[in-house]
Amino acid sequence: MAKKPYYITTAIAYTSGKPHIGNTYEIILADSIARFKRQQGYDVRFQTGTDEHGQKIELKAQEAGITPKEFVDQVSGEIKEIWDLMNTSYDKFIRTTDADHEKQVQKIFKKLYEQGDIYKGHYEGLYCTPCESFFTASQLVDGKCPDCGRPCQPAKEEAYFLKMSKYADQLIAHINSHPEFIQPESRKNEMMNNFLLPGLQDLCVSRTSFKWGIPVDFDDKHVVYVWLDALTNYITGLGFDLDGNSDEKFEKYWPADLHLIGKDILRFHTIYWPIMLMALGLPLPKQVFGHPWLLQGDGKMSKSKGNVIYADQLVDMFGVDAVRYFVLHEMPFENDGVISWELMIERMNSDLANTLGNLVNRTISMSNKYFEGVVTNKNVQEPVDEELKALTLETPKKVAEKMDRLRVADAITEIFVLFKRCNKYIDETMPWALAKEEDKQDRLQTVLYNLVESISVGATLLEAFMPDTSAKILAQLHAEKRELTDMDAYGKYVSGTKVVEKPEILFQRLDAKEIMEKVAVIQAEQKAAAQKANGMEKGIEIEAKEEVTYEDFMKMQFQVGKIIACEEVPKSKKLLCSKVQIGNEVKQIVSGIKAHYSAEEMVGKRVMVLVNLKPAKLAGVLSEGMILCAENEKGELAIMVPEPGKEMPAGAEIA
RNA sequence: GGCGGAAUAGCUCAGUUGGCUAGAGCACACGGUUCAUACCCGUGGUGUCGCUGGUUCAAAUCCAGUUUCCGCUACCA
Repeated sequence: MAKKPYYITTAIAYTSGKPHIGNTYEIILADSIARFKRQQGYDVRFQTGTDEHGQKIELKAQEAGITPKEFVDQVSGEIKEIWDLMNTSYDKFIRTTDADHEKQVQKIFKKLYEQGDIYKGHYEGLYCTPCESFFTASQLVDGKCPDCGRPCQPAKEEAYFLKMSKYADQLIAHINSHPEFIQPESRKNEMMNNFLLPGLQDLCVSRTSFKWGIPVDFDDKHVVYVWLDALTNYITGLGFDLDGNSDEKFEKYWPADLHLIGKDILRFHTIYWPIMLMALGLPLPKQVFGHPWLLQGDGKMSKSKGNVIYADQLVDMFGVDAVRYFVLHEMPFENDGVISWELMIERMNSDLANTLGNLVNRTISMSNKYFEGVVTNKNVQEPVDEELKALTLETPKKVAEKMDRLRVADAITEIFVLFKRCNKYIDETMPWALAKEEDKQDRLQTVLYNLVESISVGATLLEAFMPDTSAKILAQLHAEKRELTDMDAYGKYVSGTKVVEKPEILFQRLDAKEIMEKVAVIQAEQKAAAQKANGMEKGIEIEAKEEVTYEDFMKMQFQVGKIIACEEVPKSKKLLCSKVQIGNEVKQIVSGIKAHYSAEEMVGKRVMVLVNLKPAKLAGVLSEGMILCAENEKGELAIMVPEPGKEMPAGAEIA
């Protein structure tokens, strides 16, 4: 019987920079689904890739002094390396700069134009270059881009638009009759209420303001704008051809079973993409899942904070499968998940090292200790075994059920429930006690057999999520490769098999303190690099004071003062006493600056003064204000003066 | 402003259509055990289930109001 096809895709990653762990989550999630479907016997095609056009990339390349193509070659390569590092089993890595993709996009654009679904109009508004977005005047915040806060330029651009209204009703009907189409379901309402029901605006599908894109072949001022270019990767990657010469892969795998994407681009995948497909007369994907985000525990990830976590750093610290476990396990279905170093260390130690690693280790050790590693089913069963057996048989079904509903985190949890049950079983049966009794040897063999059988099942189920670990466990047990369908009965582990002599440690326990010290180093490096990139110098940090209100601030009066006389305060080590002209008055101010300034050099300086500070006596001398100074790490002082060249009169207010 | 969601143990979260003394994992404490990676197993919670009312024999669950947070979205200074 021919295997059923299953086509799963991730969004293609934008090649503007190295992806962090939040962006790497998606490919790992997709991989676990793809692997599980393969295990279930589907003929899986798993596609990912990179989205490589756009003005932002054009600019970045320019900054780097290389061509856009050189730039995207590099970044796309980096992304692919990370995907490979994470051991993801994609079948196709598409790039939107691939020649066959570009050719099809041009054909599609032309066809939609010819059939009237694309028309020429123009776009008017304020344009933010880095965001590549138009805004209306009212959308701007303080006259600046609402997304990035940078200035926008007025711009008018001729552009092609894709008509949305024509297919809107058809799409609404489809969404209503296919409740599984948009996942999670709460997102369906957002799409309906915000876009479909109020009426769709036509989508801009071309740009003239930059060149780095696929040219519109019948109008070379224009390049195809992002969505028509990016979304079509799902069919061009299968060898789709508009003229009917599509590859057999397209016939076999389209429509896709699942587009796995971030929740931020759900609108494009559930509205614009289906409408494009309708316009092309192609069937719609069966399901689109907008997954939540993986966030950093201590606030949003940002390079300047130094808290961006990259997959390769995590792999260095924990290993590939541990990282896969973290991201899959911490990600709930609907809400954003949180990841932090502390949390990962906790999971590593308690779930991976203690529960799983130690279980495999102790089981293999006992087999060797008591029976030279030979695991035999003597079939001396006791009632206590029933619960373990039942759970072992149930777990594959539970995992499959969770996976069907894309509850990947829950699926993994089910497997770990089984491992925990195995640990409990050891305590219940106490193999070390059985070992001491001559007549219990067969029972002991049976207990160990049951353990190995249950662990084999758990390890097999783990394959989709932690492929290396799964393989390692099965190898140590010398278990035969088994299919998911071979789990319908208990006891398929081949009796009489000899397990490995020395168990290998699967996950090493980590010392939280040690790891956090390493993390601090990484974060400091990252922060320094970000500052350098932003043209910042190495700054010093001081403890933040409580926030003050504008009124608090306005209570203080700052003015420019001119020092007309200055002398040392007798018997004091640090103090200078200055006569300062402020307006038409003279105040006497004592300052602790003798170590840095002499009385003579103070005379004639214009300084900034806090004028209404309550007078106080310092070393017996009255001081009626404060001269403002800056202080560095070494405690060296510099008097704050108005900008040289702009002579401010004594008394000028500072605010 | 509109639509939607969330608020439950120190932390992360489960709690199906109202019905058990409100649960799990982690952390913490104590006990047991020794095959094992100082591991595993067991026991331990006076949590106003955001707040206030209401419906009901019965409300974490339903209704109304309210506060805070979040998502999507629109717009006005």
